[in-house]
Amino acid sequence: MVVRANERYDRAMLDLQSRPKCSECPIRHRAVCARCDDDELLMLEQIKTYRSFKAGDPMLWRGDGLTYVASVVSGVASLGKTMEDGRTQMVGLLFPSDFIGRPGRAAIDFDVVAVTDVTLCCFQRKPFEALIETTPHIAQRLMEMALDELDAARDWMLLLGRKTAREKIATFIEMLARRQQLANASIPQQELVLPLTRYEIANYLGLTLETVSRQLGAMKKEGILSFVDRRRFRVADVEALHAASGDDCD
Amino acid sequence: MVVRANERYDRAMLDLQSRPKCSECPIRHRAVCARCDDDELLMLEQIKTYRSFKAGDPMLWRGDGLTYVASVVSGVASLGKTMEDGRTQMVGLLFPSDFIGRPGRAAIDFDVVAVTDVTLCCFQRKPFEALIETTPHIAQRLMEMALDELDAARDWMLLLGRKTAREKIATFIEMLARRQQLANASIPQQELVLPLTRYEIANYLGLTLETVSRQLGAMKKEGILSFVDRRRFRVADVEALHAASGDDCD
DNA sequence: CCTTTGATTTGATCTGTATCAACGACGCAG
DNA sequence: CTGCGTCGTTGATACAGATCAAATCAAAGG
Repeated sequence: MVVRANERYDRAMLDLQSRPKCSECPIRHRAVCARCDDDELLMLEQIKTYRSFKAGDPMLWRGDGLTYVASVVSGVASLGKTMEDGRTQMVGLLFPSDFIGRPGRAAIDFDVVAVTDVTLCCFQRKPFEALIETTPHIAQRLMEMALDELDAARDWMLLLGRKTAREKIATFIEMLARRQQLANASIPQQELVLPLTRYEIANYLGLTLETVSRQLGAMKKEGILSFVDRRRFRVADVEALHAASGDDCD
Repeated sequence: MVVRANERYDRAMLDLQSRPKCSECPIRHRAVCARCDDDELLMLEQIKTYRSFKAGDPMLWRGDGLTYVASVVSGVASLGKTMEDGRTQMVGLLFPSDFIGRPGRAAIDFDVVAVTDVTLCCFQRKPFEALIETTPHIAQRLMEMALDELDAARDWMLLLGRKTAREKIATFIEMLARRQQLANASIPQQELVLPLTRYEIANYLGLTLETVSRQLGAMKKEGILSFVDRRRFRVADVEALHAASGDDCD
Protein backbone atom coordinates (compact mmCIF):
# COMPACT_ATOMS: atom_id res chain seq x y z
CA MET A 1 0.00 0.00 0.00
CA VAL A 2 2.76 2.43 0.90
CA VAL A 3 4.89 3.47 -2.05
CA ARG A 4 8.43 4.72 -1.52
CA ALA A 5 9.45 8.07 -3.02
CA ASN A 6 12.01 6.55 -5.41
CA GLU A 7 9.54 4.06 -6.70
CA ARG A 8 7.11 6.84 -7.48
CA TYR A 9 9.86 8.76 -9.18
CA ASP A 10 10.90 5.81 -11.34
CA ARG A 11 7.41 5.13 -12.47
CA ALA A 12 6.89 8.76 -13.39
CA MET A 13 10.11 8.86 -15.37
CA LEU A 14 8.84 6.19 -17.73
CA ASP A 15 6.59 8.71 -19.35
CA LEU A 16 9.03 11.51 -19.84
CA GLN A 17 9.24 11.01 -23.55
CA SER A 18 5.60 11.53 -24.48
CA ARG A 19 4.79 15.12 -25.33
CA PRO A 20 1.61 15.51 -27.38
CA LYS A 21 0.75 18.75 -29.16
CA CYS A 22 -0.93 21.43 -27.05
CA SER A 23 -3.19 22.36 -29.93
CA GLU A 24 -4.82 18.94 -29.77
CA CYS A 25 -5.01 18.81 -26.00
CA PRO A 26 -8.46 17.93 -24.59
CA ILE A 27 -8.13 20.52 -21.82
CA ARG A 28 -6.67 23.23 -24.03
CA HIS A 29 -9.51 25.67 -23.38
CA ARG A 30 -10.08 25.12 -19.70
CA ALA A 31 -6.63 24.67 -18.11
CA VAL A 32 -4.06 27.30 -17.10
CA CYS A 33 -3.22 27.67 -20.76
CA ALA A 34 -6.82 28.53 -21.69
CA ARG A 35 -6.09 32.13 -22.67
CA CYS A 36 -2.69 31.60 -24.22
CA ASP A 37 -2.16 32.50 -27.86
CA ASP A 38 -0.09 30.31 -30.18
CA ASP A 39 3.24 31.92 -29.25
CA GLU A 40 2.66 31.48 -25.55
CA LEU A 41 1.55 27.91 -26.08
CA LEU A 42 4.85 27.25 -27.80
CA MET A 43 6.74 28.44 -24.72
CA LEU A 44 4.71 26.13 -22.51
CA GLU A 45 5.15 23.25 -24.89
CA GLN A 46 8.90 23.48 -24.45
CA ILE A 47 8.85 23.02 -20.70
CA LYS A 48 6.07 20.47 -20.41
CA THR A 49 6.25 16.77 -19.72
CA TYR A 50 3.60 14.11 -19.33
CA ARG A 51 3.49 11.73 -16.41
CA SER A 52 1.02 9.06 -15.46
CA PHE A 53 0.04 7.54 -12.17
CA LYS A 54 -1.94 4.43 -11.33
CA ALA A 55 -5.10 4.60 -9.23
CA GLY A 56 -4.06 4.78 -5.59
CA ASP A 57 -0.59 6.15 -6.25
CA PRO A 58 0.45 9.04 -4.05
CA MET A 59 1.48 11.94 -6.25
CA LEU A 60 2.74 14.43 -3.69
CA TRP A 61 3.21 14.11 0.03
CA ARG A 62 2.47 16.88 2.45
CA GLY A 63 5.58 18.98 2.83
CA ASP A 64 7.22 17.56 -0.30
CA GLY A 65 9.26 20.00 -2.27
CA LEU A 66 7.36 21.17 -5.33
CA THR A 67 9.69 20.66 -8.27
CA TYR A 68 6.75 20.54 -10.60
CA VAL A 69 3.41 22.19 -11.05
CA ALA A 70 0.89 20.45 -13.30
CA SER A 71 -2.50 20.29 -14.98
CA VAL A 72 -4.65 17.20 -14.70
CA VAL A 73 -5.15 15.93 -18.27
CA SER A 74 -7.20 12.86 -17.46
CA GLY A 75 -8.38 11.04 -14.37
CA VAL A 76 -9.23 12.28 -10.89
CA ALA A 77 -6.92 13.23 -8.03
CA SER A 78 -7.66 14.12 -4.43
CA LEU A 79 -6.24 16.64 -2.00
CA GLY A 80 -6.34 15.31 1.54
CA LYS A 81 -5.38 16.25 5.06
CA THR A 82 -4.64 13.80 7.84
CA MET A 83 -4.63 14.29 11.60
CA GLU A 84 -2.11 12.63 13.92
CA ASP A 85 -4.59 10.00 15.04
CA GLY A 86 -5.49 9.03 11.49
CA ARG A 87 -8.70 10.93 10.88
CA THR A 88 -8.63 12.31 7.37
CA GLN A 89 -10.57 14.86 5.36
CA MET A 90 -10.46 15.36 1.63
CA VAL A 91 -10.19 19.08 0.92
CA GLY A 92 -10.45 19.03 -2.84
CA LEU A 93 -11.05 16.86 -5.87
CA LEU A 94 -9.13 17.55 -9.06
CA PHE A 95 -10.72 16.79 -12.41
CA PRO A 96 -9.22 17.24 -15.88
CA SER A 97 -8.05 20.85 -16.41
CA ASP A 98 -7.55 21.48 -12.68
CA PHE A 99 -4.17 22.72 -11.56
CA ILE A 100 -1.75 21.37 -8.94
CA GLY A 101 0.78 23.58 -7.23
CA ARG A 102 1.13 27.26 -6.52
CA PRO A 103 3.33 29.89 -8.04
CA GLY A 104 5.70 31.25 -5.43
CA ARG A 105 5.20 28.37 -3.03
CA ALA A 106 7.78 25.70 -2.56
CA ALA A 107 5.58 23.26 -0.65
CA ILE A 108 1.98 22.25 -0.18
CA ASP A 109 0.42 21.22 3.08
CA PHE A 110 -1.77 18.35 2.02
CA ASP A 111 -1.36 15.05 0.21
CA VAL A 112 -2.21 14.64 -3.46
CA VAL A 113 -3.28 11.12 -4.45
CA ALA A 114 -4.39 9.64 -7.76
CA VAL A 115 -7.95 8.41 -7.25
CA THR A 116 -8.24 6.87 -10.72
CA ASP A 117 -5.42 6.45 -13.23
CA VAL A 118 -4.17 9.97 -13.84
CA THR A 119 -2.19 11.72 -16.53
CA LEU A 120 -0.57 15.03 -15.68
CA CYS A 121 0.89 17.72 -17.87
CA CYS A 122 3.83 18.84 -15.73
CA PHE A 123 5.86 22.02 -15.88
CA GLN A 124 9.08 22.43 -14.01
CA ARG A 125 8.36 24.99 -11.34
CA LYS A 126 11.21 27.43 -11.86
CA PRO A 127 10.82 27.94 -15.62
CA PHE A 128 7.06 28.02 -15.20
CA GLU A 129 7.31 30.81 -12.66
CA ALA A 130 9.62 32.71 -14.96
CA LEU A 131 7.04 32.31 -17.69
CA ILE A 132 4.32 33.74 -15.47
CA GLU A 133 6.29 36.95 -15.02
CA THR A 134 6.35 37.55 -18.75
CA THR A 135 2.98 36.07 -19.65
CA PRO A 136 0.03 37.93 -18.14
CA HIS A 137 -2.41 35.52 -19.80
CA ILE A 138 -1.11 32.71 -17.62
CA ALA A 139 -0.97 34.82 -14.47
CA GLN A 140 -4.55 36.00 -14.99
CA ARG A 141 -5.85 32.53 -15.64
CA LEU A 142 -4.04 31.21 -12.59
CA MET A 143 -5.61 33.91 -10.43
CA GLU A 144 -9.02 33.13 -11.85
CA MET A 145 -8.57 29.43 -11.12
CA ALA A 146 -7.39 30.14 -7.57
CA LEU A 147 -10.51 32.24 -6.96
CA ASP A 148 -12.72 29.51 -8.39
CA GLU A 149 -11.12 27.03 -6.01
CA LEU A 150 -11.68 29.42 -3.15
CA ASP A 151 -15.36 29.66 -4.01
CA ALA A 152 -15.60 25.88 -4.23
CA ALA A 153 -13.82 25.53 -0.87
CA ARG A 154 -16.33 27.89 0.73
CA ASP A 155 -19.31 26.03 -0.69
CA TRP A 156 -17.77 22.90 0.77
CA MET A 157 -17.42 24.58 4.15
CA LEU A 158 -21.17 25.15 4.19
CA LEU A 159 -21.66 21.52 3.26
CA LEU A 160 -19.30 20.19 5.94
CA GLY A 161 -20.51 22.50 8.67
CA ARG A 162 -24.26 22.51 8.20
CA LYS A 163 -25.64 19.95 5.77
CA THR A 164 -27.19 16.62 6.72
CA ALA A 165 -25.81 13.33 5.40
CA ARG A 166 -28.50 13.19 2.74
CA GLU A 167 -27.88 16.78 1.63
CA LYS A 168 -24.18 16.09 1.44
CA ILE A 169 -24.69 13.08 -0.81
CA ALA A 170 -27.13 14.92 -3.06
CA THR A 171 -24.79 17.89 -3.38
CA PHE A 172 -21.90 15.58 -4.16
CA ILE A 173 -23.81 13.81 -6.93
CA GLU A 174 -24.83 17.12 -8.46
CA MET A 175 -21.25 18.33 -8.39
CA LEU A 176 -20.13 15.10 -10.00
CA ALA A 177 -22.72 15.39 -12.75
CA ARG A 178 -21.63 18.94 -13.46
CA ARG A 179 -17.97 17.99 -13.76
CA GLN A 180 -18.58 14.88 -15.84
CA GLN A 181 -20.88 16.65 -18.26
CA LEU A 182 -18.17 19.22 -18.90
CA ALA A 183 -15.87 16.44 -20.04
CA ASN A 184 -18.25 14.66 -22.39
CA ALA A 185 -20.83 16.54 -24.39
CA SER A 186 -23.79 17.04 -22.05
CA ILE A 187 -26.04 14.15 -22.95
CA PRO A 188 -29.13 14.37 -20.76
CA GLN A 189 -29.73 11.35 -18.57
CA GLN A 190 -26.14 10.43 -19.12
CA GLU A 191 -24.73 7.49 -17.25
CA LEU A 192 -22.47 8.75 -14.48
CA VAL A 193 -19.56 7.11 -12.74
CA LEU A 194 -18.50 7.35 -9.12
CA PRO A 195 -14.75 7.73 -9.41
CA LEU A 196 -14.44 7.25 -5.63
CA THR A 197 -15.00 4.31 -3.31
CA ARG A 198 -17.58 4.63 -0.52
CA TYR A 199 -14.73 5.24 1.85
CA GLU A 200 -13.36 8.08 -0.28
CA ILE A 201 -16.77 9.67 -0.72
CA ALA A 202 -17.23 9.58 3.05
CA ASN A 203 -13.84 11.15 3.41
CA TYR A 204 -14.80 13.96 1.07
CA LEU A 205 -18.13 14.62 2.78
CA GLY A 206 -17.09 14.33 6.41
CA LEU A 207 -19.09 11.11 6.94
CA THR A 208 -18.41 7.40 7.45
CA LEU A 209 -18.57 4.87 4.64
CA GLU A 210 -21.56 3.16 6.25
CA THR A 211 -23.57 6.36 6.22
CA VAL A 212 -22.67 6.95 2.57
CA SER A 213 -23.74 3.44 1.68
CA ARG A 214 -27.05 3.79 3.53
CA GLN A 215 -27.86 7.16 1.96
CA LEU A 216 -27.06 5.95 -1.54
CA GLY A 217 -29.19 2.88 -0.84
CA ALA A 218 -32.05 5.08 0.33
CA MET A 219 -31.89 7.30 -2.76
CA LYS A 220 -31.89 4.19 -4.91
CA LYS A 221 -34.94 2.78 -3.13
CA GLU A 222 -36.73 6.12 -3.50
CA GLY A 223 -36.11 6.06 -7.24
CA ILE A 224 -33.89 9.14 -7.30
CA LEU A 225 -30.86 7.22 -8.50
CA SER A 226 -30.72 3.98 -10.47
CA PHE A 227 -27.54 1.93 -10.35
CA VAL A 228 -26.32 -0.33 -13.14
CA ASP A 229 -23.51 -1.54 -10.91
CA ARG A 230 -21.83 -0.24 -7.76
CA ARG A 231 -19.98 2.47 -9.59
CA ARG A 232 -22.18 3.34 -12.55
CA PHE A 233 -25.57 4.98 -12.17
CA ARG A 234 -28.11 7.36 -13.62
CA VAL A 235 -29.96 10.25 -12.03
CA ALA A 236 -33.56 9.13 -12.43
CA ASP A 237 -35.16 12.16 -10.75
CA VAL A 238 -33.14 15.34 -11.25
CA GLU A 239 -35.70 17.49 -9.43
CA ALA A 240 -35.79 15.31 -6.35
CA LEU A 241 -32.02 15.18 -6.29
CA HIS A 242 -31.76 18.95 -6.35
CA ALA A 243 -34.45 19.32 -3.73
CA ALA A 244 -32.46 16.97 -1.51
CA SER A 245 -29.26 19.01 -1.89
CA GLY A 246 -30.51 21.93 0.19
CA ASP A 247 -29.15 24.45 -2.32
CA ASP A 248 -30.97 27.49 -3.63
CA CYS A 249 -32.86 27.28 -6.84
CA ASP A 250 -30.99 29.18 -9.57
CA MET B 1 -32.28 44.16 12.49
CA VAL B 2 -32.63 44.43 8.74
CA VAL B 3 -30.93 47.46 7.25
CA ARG B 4 -32.05 48.77 3.90
CA ALA B 5 -29.49 49.22 1.12
CA ASN B 6 -29.92 53.02 0.99
CA GLU B 7 -29.44 53.36 4.67
CA ARG B 8 -26.19 51.48 4.44
CA TYR B 9 -25.13 53.64 1.56
CA ASP B 10 -25.88 56.86 3.41
CA ARG B 11 -23.99 55.81 6.47
CA ALA B 12 -21.00 54.85 4.41
CA MET B 13 -21.02 58.17 2.58
CA LEU B 14 -20.47 60.07 5.82
CA ASP B 15 -16.88 58.98 5.85
CA LEU B 16 -15.95 59.75 2.31
CA GLN B 17 -13.79 62.72 3.25
CA SER B 18 -11.26 61.03 5.51
CA ARG B 19 -8.13 59.87 3.67
CA PRO B 20 -5.13 59.31 5.95
CA LYS B 21 -1.62 58.91 4.60
CA CYS B 22 -0.69 55.41 3.38
CA SER B 23 2.78 55.77 4.82
CA GLU B 24 1.35 55.94 8.33
CA CYS B 25 -1.18 53.19 7.80
CA PRO B 26 -1.16 50.44 10.44
CA ILE B 27 -1.61 47.71 7.82
CA ARG B 28 0.85 49.18 5.34
CA HIS B 29 3.12 46.13 5.39
CA ARG B 30 0.57 43.36 5.46
CA ALA B 31 -2.25 44.46 3.20
CA VAL B 32 -2.61 44.29 -0.56
CA CYS B 33 -0.24 47.26 -0.78
CA ALA B 34 2.50 45.49 1.20
CA ARG B 35 4.99 45.31 -1.66
CA CYS B 36 4.25 48.64 -3.26
CA ASP B 37 6.99 51.22 -3.52
CA ASP B 38 6.33 54.91 -2.90
CA ASP B 39 5.23 55.66 -6.45
CA GLU B 40 2.74 52.82 -6.49
CA LEU B 41 1.45 53.84 -3.08
CA LEU B 42 0.75 57.27 -4.47
CA MET B 43 -1.41 55.78 -7.21
CA LEU B 44 -3.38 53.81 -4.66
CA GLU B 45 -3.71 56.84 -2.43
CA GLN B 46 -5.50 58.67 -5.19
CA ILE B 47 -8.28 56.15 -5.59
CA LYS B 48 -8.78 55.20 -1.97
CA THR B 49 -11.52 56.18 0.43
CA TYR B 50 -12.22 55.29 4.04
CA ARG B 51 -15.57 54.00 5.22
CA SER B 52 -16.74 52.82 8.60
CA PHE B 53 -19.43 50.44 9.70
CA LYS B 54 -20.98 49.79 13.09
CA ALA B 55 -20.90 46.35 14.67
CA GLY B 56 -23.68 44.29 13.12
CA ASP B 57 -23.95 46.34 9.95
CA PRO B 58 -24.16 44.34 6.76
CA MET B 59 -21.42 45.49 4.42
CA LEU B 60 -22.20 43.49 1.30
CA TRP B 61 -25.10 41.25 0.48
CA ARG B 62 -24.75 38.04 -1.48
CA GLY B 63 -25.08 38.87 -5.15
CA ASP B 64 -24.56 42.59 -4.63
CA GLY B 65 -22.66 44.33 -7.36
CA LEU B 66 -19.07 44.97 -6.31
CA THR B 67 -18.41 48.64 -6.94
CA TYR B 68 -15.61 48.59 -4.41
CA VAL B 69 -12.87 46.31 -3.27
CA ALA B 70 -11.31 47.06 0.12
CA SER B 71 -8.81 46.28 2.83
CA VAL B 72 -9.91 45.93 6.44
CA VAL B 73 -8.05 48.64 8.38
CA SER B 74 -9.53 47.95 11.80
CA GLY B 75 -12.18 45.70 13.29
CA VAL B 76 -13.39 42.26 12.29
CA ALA B 77 -15.77 41.26 9.50
CA SER B 78 -17.34 37.91 8.65
CA LEU B 79 -18.10 36.10 5.40
CA GLY B 80 -21.22 34.01 5.72
CA LYS B 81 -23.43 31.71 3.70
CA THR B 82 -27.08 31.06 4.42
CA MET B 83 -29.33 28.20 3.32
CA GLU B 84 -32.98 28.65 2.36
CA ASP B 85 -34.21 27.33 5.69
CA GLY B 86 -32.02 29.68 7.69
CA ARG B 87 -29.05 27.51 8.60
CA THR B 88 -25.91 29.56 8.24
CA GLN B 89 -22.19 28.91 8.11
CA MET B 90 -19.43 31.46 8.43
CA VAL B 91 -16.85 30.77 5.72
CA GLY B 92 -14.25 33.33 6.67
CA LEU B 93 -13.25 35.92 9.24
CA LEU B 94 -11.53 39.10 8.09
CA PHE B 95 -9.02 40.82 10.37
CA PRO B 96 -7.08 44.01 9.72
CA SER B 97 -5.09 43.78 6.47
CA ASP B 98 -7.43 41.19 4.93
CA PHE B 99 -8.92 41.95 1.55
CA ILE B 100 -12.53 42.03 0.37
CA GLY B 101 -13.47 41.51 -3.25
CA ARG B 102 -11.92 39.86 -6.27
CA PRO B 103 -10.29 41.33 -9.30
CA GLY B 104 -12.27 40.38 -12.38
CA ARG B 105 -15.38 39.39 -10.47
CA ALA B 106 -18.40 41.59 -10.37
CA ALA B 107 -20.20 39.82 -7.53
CA ILE B 108 -19.55 37.70 -4.49
CA ASP B 109 -21.69 34.81 -3.36
CA PHE B 110 -21.72 35.29 0.38
CA ASP B 111 -22.66 38.04 2.83
CA VAL B 112 -20.07 40.29 4.42
CA VAL B 113 -21.03 41.64 7.85
CA ALA B 114 -19.20 43.88 10.31
CA VAL B 115 -18.71 41.82 13.48
CA THR B 116 -17.19 44.71 15.45
CA ASP B 117 -16.99 48.33 14.36
CA VAL B 118 -15.02 48.23 11.13
CA THR B 119 -13.02 50.70 9.07
CA LEU B 120 -12.33 49.86 5.45
CA CYS B 121 -9.88 51.33 2.99
CA CYS B 122 -11.92 51.14 -0.22
CA PHE B 123 -10.81 51.29 -3.82
CA GLN B 124 -13.22 51.73 -6.65
CA ARG B 125 -13.16 48.44 -8.53
CA LYS B 126 -12.60 49.66 -12.05
CA PRO B 127 -9.61 51.94 -11.41
CA PHE B 128 -8.19 49.34 -9.03
CA GLU B 129 -8.35 46.67 -11.71
CA ALA B 130 -6.68 49.00 -14.15
CA LEU B 131 -3.95 49.54 -11.58
CA ILE B 132 -3.39 45.80 -11.24
CA GLU B 133 -2.63 45.51 -14.93
CA THR B 134 0.20 47.99 -14.66
CA THR B 135 1.41 47.13 -11.16
CA PRO B 136 2.79 43.61 -10.80
CA HIS B 137 3.50 44.22 -7.10
CA ILE B 138 -0.20 44.46 -6.42
CA ALA B 139 -1.12 41.53 -8.64
CA GLN B 140 1.49 39.33 -6.98
CA ARG B 141 0.42 40.27 -3.49
CA LEU B 142 -3.21 39.66 -4.39
CA MET B 143 -2.36 36.20 -5.67
CA GLU B 144 -0.40 35.46 -2.53
CA MET B 145 -3.29 36.56 -0.35
CA ALA B 146 -5.76 34.47 -2.35
CA LEU B 147 -3.56 31.40 -1.89
CA ASP B 148 -3.26 32.10 1.85
CA GLU B 149 -7.04 32.26 2.06
CA LEU B 150 -7.30 29.00 0.16
CA ASP B 151 -4.95 27.33 2.63
CA ALA B 152 -6.97 28.72 5.53
CA ALA B 153 -10.20 27.53 3.93
CA ARG B 154 -8.78 24.02 3.62
CA ASP B 155 -7.63 23.93 7.21
CA TRP B 156 -11.15 24.95 8.12
CA MET B 157 -12.58 22.12 6.02
CA LEU B 158 -10.61 19.64 8.13
CA LEU B 159 -11.95 21.34 11.23
CA LEU B 160 -15.56 21.32 10.06
CA GLY B 161 -15.50 17.80 8.70
CA ARG B 162 -13.52 15.89 11.29
CA LYS B 163 -12.82 17.74 14.51
CA THR B 164 -14.78 17.36 17.75
CA ALA B 165 -16.44 20.32 19.44
CA ARG B 166 -13.56 20.65 21.88
CA GLU B 167 -10.94 20.51 19.11
CA LYS B 168 -12.86 23.12 17.15
CA ILE B 169 -12.91 25.52 20.09
CA ALA B 170 -9.22 24.99 20.86
CA THR B 171 -8.26 25.53 17.21
CA PHE B 172 -10.40 28.66 17.08
CA ILE B 173 -8.74 30.14 20.18
CA GLU B 174 -5.28 29.42 18.80
CA MET B 175 -6.18 31.07 15.51
CA LEU B 176 -7.52 34.07 17.39
CA ALA B 177 -4.36 34.38 19.46
CA ARG B 178 -2.24 34.23 16.33
CA ARG B 179 -4.22 36.99 14.63
CA GLN B 180 -4.40 39.24 17.66
CA GLN B 181 -0.71 38.95 18.41
CA LEU B 182 0.05 40.07 14.90
CA ALA B 183 -1.86 43.26 15.50
CA ASN B 184 -0.29 44.18 18.85
CA ALA B 185 3.31 43.38 19.60
CA SER B 186 3.34 39.79 20.80
CA ILE B 187 3.20 40.14 24.55
CA PRO B 188 3.24 36.66 26.02
CA GLN B 189 0.26 35.76 28.15
CA GLN B 190 -1.52 38.64 26.54
CA GLU B 191 -5.15 39.23 27.34
CA LEU B 192 -7.26 38.17 24.38
CA VAL B 193 -10.69 39.26 23.28
CA LEU B 194 -13.45 37.21 21.70
CA PRO B 195 -14.68 39.53 18.97
CA LEU B 196 -17.64 37.22 18.36
CA THR B 197 -20.71 36.29 20.37
CA ARG B 198 -21.25 32.64 21.31
CA TYR B 199 -23.73 32.43 18.47
CA GLU B 200 -21.22 33.74 15.97
CA ILE B 201 -18.47 31.42 17.20
CA ALA B 202 -20.86 28.49 16.83
CA ASN B 203 -21.64 29.70 13.35
CA TYR B 204 -17.97 29.77 12.45
CA LEU B 205 -17.27 26.31 13.87
CA GLY B 206 -20.34 24.45 12.65
CA LEU B 207 -21.74 24.05 16.19
CA THR B 208 -24.60 25.43 18.29
CA LEU B 209 -24.15 28.25 20.76
CA GLU B 210 -24.95 25.92 23.67
CA THR B 211 -22.12 23.58 22.74
CA VAL B 212 -19.73 26.51 22.43
CA SER B 213 -20.76 27.79 25.84
CA ARG B 214 -20.31 24.37 27.44
CA GLN B 215 -16.90 23.79 25.91
CA LEU B 216 -15.62 27.22 26.93
CA GLY B 217 -17.00 26.55 30.40
CA ALA B 218 -15.20 23.21 30.53
CA MET B 219 -11.87 24.71 29.45
CA LYS B 220 -12.26 27.36 32.08
CA LYS B 221 -12.97 24.78 34.80
CA GLU B 222 -9.95 22.76 33.68
CA GLY B 223 -7.75 25.81 34.04
CA ILE B 224 -6.85 26.06 30.36
CA LEU B 225 -8.52 29.43 29.93
CA SER B 226 -9.15 32.10 32.55
CA PHE B 227 -11.85 34.64 31.87
CA VAL B 228 -11.83 38.18 33.22
CA ASP B 229 -15.29 38.78 31.78
CA ARG B 230 -17.37 37.06 29.13
CA ARG B 231 -15.38 38.46 26.27
CA ARG B 232 -11.88 38.96 27.69
CA PHE B 233 -9.68 36.04 28.72
CA ARG B 234 -6.16 34.70 28.96
CA VAL B 235 -4.71 31.38 27.84
CA ALA B 236 -3.54 29.94 31.15
CA ASP B 237 -2.16 26.70 29.73
CA VAL B 238 -0.82 27.07 26.20
CA GLU B 239 0.36 23.46 26.00
CA ALA B 240 -2.97 22.00 27.04
CA LEU B 241 -4.76 24.27 24.58
CA HIS B 242 -2.59 23.10 21.74
CA ALA B 243 -2.94 19.48 22.74
CA ALA B 244 -6.71 19.95 22.65
CA SER B 245 -6.64 21.39 19.13
CA GLY B 246 -5.77 18.08 17.47
CA ASP B 247 -3.18 19.78 15.26
CA ASP B 248 0.33 18.49 14.58
CA CYS B 249 3.20 19.75 16.63
CA ASP B 250 5.34 22.15 14.56
C1' DC C 1 -14.00 -24.22 -9.46
C1' DC C 2 -12.18 -22.68 -5.14
C1' DT C 3 -9.89 -19.26 -2.37
C1' DT C 4 -8.60 -14.91 -1.22
C1' DT C 5 -9.11 -10.17 -0.67
C1' DG C 6 -11.14 -5.84 -0.68
C1' DA C 7 -15.41 -3.31 -1.27
C1' DT C 8 -20.06 -2.90 0.01
C1' DT C 9 -24.30 -3.63 2.42
C1' DT C 10 -27.01 -4.39 6.42
C1' DG C 11 -28.12 -4.67 11.33
C1' DA C 12 -27.67 -3.45 16.38
C1' DT C 13 -26.11 -0.31 19.54
C1' DC C 14 -23.82 3.82 21.37
C1' DT C 15 -22.73 8.69 21.83
C1' DG C 16 -21.66 13.55 20.86
C1' DT C 17 -23.99 17.19 19.82
C1' DA C 18 -28.47 19.26 18.71
C1' DT C 19 -32.69 20.61 20.49
C1' DC C 20 -35.90 22.29 23.82
C1' DA C 21 -36.54 24.82 27.97
C1' DA C 22 -35.64 27.66 31.79
C1' DC C 23 -33.01 30.85 34.15
C1' DG C 24 -29.28 34.34 35.25
C1' DA C 25 -26.48 38.41 34.10
C1' DC C 26 -25.56 42.52 32.01
C1' DG C 27 -26.46 46.99 29.61
C1' DC C 28 -29.49 50.47 28.30
C1' DA C 29 -33.63 53.57 28.09
C1' DG C 30 -37.03 55.64 30.44
C1' DC D 1 -34.56 52.06 40.26
C1' DT D 2 -37.21 49.32 36.92
C1' DG D 3 -38.24 46.92 32.90
C1' DC D 4 -36.74 44.91 28.79
C1' DG D 5 -33.86 42.88 25.36
C1' DT D 6 -29.70 40.53 24.28
C1' DC D 7 -26.39 37.41 25.59
C1' DG D 8 -24.89 33.59 28.11
C1' DT D 9 -25.28 29.50 31.14
C1' DT D 10 -27.16 25.20 32.61
C1' DG D 11 -30.09 21.06 32.56
C1' DA D 12 -33.00 17.33 30.41
C1' DT D 13 -33.92 14.84 26.43
C1' DA D 14 -33.78 13.40 21.47
C1' DC D 15 -31.63 11.91 17.47
C1' DA D 16 -28.43 11.71 13.39
C1' DG D 17 -24.74 9.60 12.43
C1' DA D 18 -20.72 6.99 14.44
C1' DT D 19 -19.15 2.67 15.87
C1' DC D 20 -19.01 -2.26 16.16
C1' DA D 21 -20.03 -6.57 14.00
C1' DA D 22 -21.42 -9.78 10.33
C1' DA D 23 -22.88 -11.14 6.17
C1' DT D 24 -22.71 -10.59 1.02
C1' DC D 25 -20.65 -9.61 -3.29
C1' DA D 26 -17.30 -9.31 -6.98
C1' DA D 27 -13.02 -9.41 -9.14
C1' DA D 28 -8.39 -11.84 -9.50
C1' DG D 29 -5.38 -15.63 -9.09
C1' DG D 30 -4.21 -20.30 -8.67
